Amino acid sequence: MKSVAEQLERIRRGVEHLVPEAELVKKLERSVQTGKPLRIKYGIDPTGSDVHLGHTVPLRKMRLFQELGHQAVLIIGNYTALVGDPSGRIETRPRLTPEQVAANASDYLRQISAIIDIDKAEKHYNGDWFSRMTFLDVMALTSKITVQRMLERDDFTRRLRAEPSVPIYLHECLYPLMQGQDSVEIHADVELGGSEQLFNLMVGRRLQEDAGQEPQVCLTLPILIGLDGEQKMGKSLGNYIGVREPPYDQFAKTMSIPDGLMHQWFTLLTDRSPEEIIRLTDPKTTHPRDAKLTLAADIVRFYHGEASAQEATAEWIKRNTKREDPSEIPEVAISAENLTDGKMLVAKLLAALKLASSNNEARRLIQGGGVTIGPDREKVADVNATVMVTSGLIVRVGNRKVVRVRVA
RNA sequence: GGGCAGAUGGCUGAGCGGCCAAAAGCACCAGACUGUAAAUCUGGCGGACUCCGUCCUUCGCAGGUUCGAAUCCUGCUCUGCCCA
Repeated sequence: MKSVAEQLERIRRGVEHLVPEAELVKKLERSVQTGKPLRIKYGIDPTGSDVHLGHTVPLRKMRLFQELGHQAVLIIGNYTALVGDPSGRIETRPRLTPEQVAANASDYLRQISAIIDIDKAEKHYNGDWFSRMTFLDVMALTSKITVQRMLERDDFTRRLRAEPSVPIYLHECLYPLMQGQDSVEIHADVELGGSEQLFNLMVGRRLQEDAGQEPQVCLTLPILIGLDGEQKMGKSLGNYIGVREPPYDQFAKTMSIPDGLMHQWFTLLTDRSPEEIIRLTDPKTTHPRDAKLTLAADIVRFYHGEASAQEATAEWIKRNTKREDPSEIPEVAISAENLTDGKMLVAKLLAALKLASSNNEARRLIQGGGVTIGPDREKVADVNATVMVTSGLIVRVGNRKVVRVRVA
């Protein structure tokens, strides 16, 4: 096991809050002395979504702890999922059946196995203990925290102050307690989470102390900003990169992030040293495009390997710098019934190829000058233009969407 | 339990009973520029068609009043605020 100082340095990298750091030092010292690994807790939510890079930030920290010889403990929040969390509230989340939760959880674990060593991690379903609690137990739990403290939370305060205020459901106040109870149940030494989790993590400390345990250290990581460069990466915002996405998609999406975001992404998503990151993100020493190529390749390499990273880089340069068509153009079938004398209205062709969502949309794209056809990229200028449609015809909308027609 | 206010297109948010497919901003799409970054500028942004026009479906849900309703009335659902 590595020295305390060395561990601490690596643990600190990129973290937002580490409270209290002194306690972590103490725990690490004891761990080094006794050879007993620390128990590192991380909670996951089996609602069944794609794992994206935002999720990987705390997971990468977990990976580090594993490398340092500590014990990963994953809490699968199946009980929460069964109850159904309305916090999004726009669409009432469907209640999940136990089977769905189990399926989601295993799917989730499969996805994050790209980041941490799943086999060496302990896995616990929090329904194991919550399903056994009586109402009296719940009362006892809720009596450990005051309404005032609960309302201290940023997001609750914001929801109260908003005009008109956004509802806060009572059971939402229970989640921090549930999460805290998880820490008690598994005797966590450290809990990881995004920075918005700090409050919940702190509740865990309180409950552990109350249960006579040594309280956990709370370690939060910054929220990863999404592709738009402004909001947190999230599925609902559509500004994310999924860990299961194909190499080229991951690559191209990374290339589209604002320059200013590179520093954060390098720090939170790669293992590059702080010095190197400074060099890469300083336009005086590195062309921003080259830095971004490096970043994109780093990300693809992590999930798909070196060969894929190189291929994706080459493909991206081919398509964007050289502005050539992709190496592999998706083929879409068109029924011959759509043709009259082998011809078809370009606008209808676009809609049929799903390059436009409707005929009107297709007409607009043509009017906007975004449609080109054939190897010479001939621009379609007339909204009512027709083309001879034969298999192999190439149709483009903008520079990104390219399709090869197959007449069937 | 009582009183008041509100529910509009992906989001925010305007909408005198007719001129509203519904202002504006954001987001998004296409074009110019470029490093397919950002910023900026231009056009677009419910659907269909014989597409500078015609028709169809939209403003929480269900009815109603009107020649005519997103705009008025009734009931319902949901939410906020205040009082208890």
